[in-house]
Amino acid sequence: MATRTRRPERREDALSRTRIVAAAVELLDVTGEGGLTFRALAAHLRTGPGAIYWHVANKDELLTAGTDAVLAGAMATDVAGDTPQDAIRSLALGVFDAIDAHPWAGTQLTRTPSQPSVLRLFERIGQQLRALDVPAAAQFSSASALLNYILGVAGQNAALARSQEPGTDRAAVLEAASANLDADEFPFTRSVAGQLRDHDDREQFLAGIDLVLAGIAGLQ
Amino acid sequence: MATRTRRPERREDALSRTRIVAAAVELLDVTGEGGLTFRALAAHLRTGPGAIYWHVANKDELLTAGTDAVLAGAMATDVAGDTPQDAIRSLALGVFDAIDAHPWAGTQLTRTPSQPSVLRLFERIGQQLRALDVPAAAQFSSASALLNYILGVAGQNAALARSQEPGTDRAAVLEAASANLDADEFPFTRSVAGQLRDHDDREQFLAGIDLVLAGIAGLQ
DNA sequence: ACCTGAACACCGTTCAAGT
DNA sequence: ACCTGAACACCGTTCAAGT
Repeated sequence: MATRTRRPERREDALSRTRIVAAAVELLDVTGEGGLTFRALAAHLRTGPGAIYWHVANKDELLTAGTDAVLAGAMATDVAGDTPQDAIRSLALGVFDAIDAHPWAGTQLTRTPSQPSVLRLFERIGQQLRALDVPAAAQFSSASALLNYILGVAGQNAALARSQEPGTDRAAVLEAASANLDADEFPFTRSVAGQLRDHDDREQFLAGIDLVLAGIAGLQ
Repeated sequence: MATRTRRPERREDALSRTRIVAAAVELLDVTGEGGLTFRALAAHLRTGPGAIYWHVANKDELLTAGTDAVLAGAMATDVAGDTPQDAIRSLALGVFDAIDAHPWAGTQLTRTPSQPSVLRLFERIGQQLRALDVPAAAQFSSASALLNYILGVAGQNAALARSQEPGTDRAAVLEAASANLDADEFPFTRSVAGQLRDHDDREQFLAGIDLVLAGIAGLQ
């Protein structure tokens, strides 16, 4: 009879950091930011809350790891054949789409300083700016500007998702809200509200990226 | 004897929405985002937690009102004599400084959709873009881009403040962190980390605004 | 009308005890 | 080494009872 490995058989339902994080992401996606509690997560994993703490330090680590898992795809985007601008656009869109699918990750992205996914995004943006021959002295602030814009959108999308039932027509809600604004105090907002009807969040997001890229191009 | 007004004498320590919000701001400034609890606030106001609920619906309303109070100054900035670009710069700097002094407000700004201060900021930016003769079709996305950039910075500053003792040298901490990064995976971040030493957050923030403004100018 | 403070229904986290 | 689940120290919010 062949010798069996000494390592204990891995039961299907054995706990592990990976399984815990995956379950947390699932819970967050289904129940929203408020739905992730150690009790609910433990119930989902058919164990007690204490068991989770053997694999994960605390709730913040859970959220950080979940956000990282969700952004891994966007961060791995292959941009080898693209122009630097297109590479930045597709990185940014990858992040946008990931947040769109998992709005709670947008909150976490803007909440935790040096969230690993943010650092990796900054790095990837910076590499493209080098390829663009952005002057060395302007590389840092240019990468920061792009990053901050992306994080700002991520945060706003997360806030909007938090306040509305999934599947709500955001534009319609925003448009209705702006119709109630005082015309004297909010002339611009009201004048622009009509554009919400047939506006595409994703295109709008890209238009902002392009504005920053145009500014960067102007640096020579 | 002159008739006294029927309105009861306003005791110095009578509760009111204004006093509650002011106390909340004070508590947030001193103890940070985690320090605002209804019990602590009630103790500060020498009353019970229930009393606060007579004047304020819930914690979120308290945070929204506090953020609004803190940003009122920045929003009221007089920009009458400025060029549109300078007006946008000074509005943005006003927000930056307010968040710098009250980092918890940066979190709230990015957390609540249609936080009133955000709406007013969007409006004021938009009015300047009109003055700049930005094409009508581009006004909305241009104002959004500026707003999102500002909110992104606000969020990051709040996150950084949350993670550090007040008064910590942020640049030094970031620089130390980046020195620990793998050189092969983070060449850009490491190359740029040196600039952190003598970089000014405020200038860096403005550089980003200028990048977007340059992009907007390029729209014709 | 406004305030009081105990009570309710939760949290995140810890830890003795088990296997 | 890993899991269990009761217990601790909090929360936000409600509400009967007071003035």
